[in-house]
Amino acid sequence: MTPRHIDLPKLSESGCLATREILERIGDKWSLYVVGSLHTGPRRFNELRREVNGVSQRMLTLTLRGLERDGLVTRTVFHSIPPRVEYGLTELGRTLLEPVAVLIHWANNSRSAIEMARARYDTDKHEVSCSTCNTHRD
Amino acid sequence: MTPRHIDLPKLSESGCLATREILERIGDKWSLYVVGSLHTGPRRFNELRREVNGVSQRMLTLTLRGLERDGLVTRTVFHSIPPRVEYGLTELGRTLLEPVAVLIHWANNSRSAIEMARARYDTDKHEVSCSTCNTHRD
DNA sequence: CAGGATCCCAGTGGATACTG
DNA sequence: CAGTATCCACTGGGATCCTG
Repeated sequence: MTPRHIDLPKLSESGCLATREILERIGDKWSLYVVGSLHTGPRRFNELRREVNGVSQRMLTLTLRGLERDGLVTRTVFHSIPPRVEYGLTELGRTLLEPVAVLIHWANNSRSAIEMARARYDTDKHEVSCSTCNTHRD
Repeated sequence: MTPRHIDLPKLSESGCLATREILERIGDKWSLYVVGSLHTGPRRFNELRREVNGVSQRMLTLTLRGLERDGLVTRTVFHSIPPRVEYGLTELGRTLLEPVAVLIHWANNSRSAIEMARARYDTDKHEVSCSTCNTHRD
């Protein structure tokens, strides 16, 4: 487990910028929930609003617009009365599910470790540093 | 390519919450750059500051503290004069590189598609909707 | 039903100045 | 060198009200 050198293509240059754009796309407060909901099929606006617990109408709209603009989500309008709008994942949007799934696995596997680390950090005043100085602790 | 059903463990429940926490961890403005820099080995504070282009001292500090608190980064203090502090990835931090790498690949592969989608969205007033109404366009 | 328009607040992050 | 402290601007996001 944990090979020493992962293939990180140019994380420190342009690739990183691209990645941060992605993270800002799916890293905002709601995109992931929306994509998660859409994963199992298209939804109407208020369906999403109910499924994505806690989202405001404003943020749902903004989130969907953003995802639509980036070609991850389709928006289909039916000019019926009452109006009906359906949102669904595009091909591109579906490909996003793969990296997200990997991330979710990592999150689930690491959650306890992270929580423990946090607890330790908050308890131990992490003021230890090296005892003899000039020597690595570890 | 693009299998229809990805393994998305409970994206809509707790797994999603955990994932959002992760996204907030690495999805902030600098964490990914820092982890990316640290990927090739430990760094001193000002080394990081130089490598992570554009980061302010304040944000670098906050980012490193956060990563340290979550057990992703180690901080080793040498009480020499001048003071010397080295940051490096922990085991846990290294495991994060895997999902991040997947995400970076997706980002790089999808970037042009996303940019095209954006351009189209901004040009076409995306005011098309269905032409005959009540029928899916697709 | 689907959302646009407003108002407002809290948190994020930048700039600058100071310290051990 | 490696920070801490302060002040401030910007924006993400919630609440509320209004419209086609």
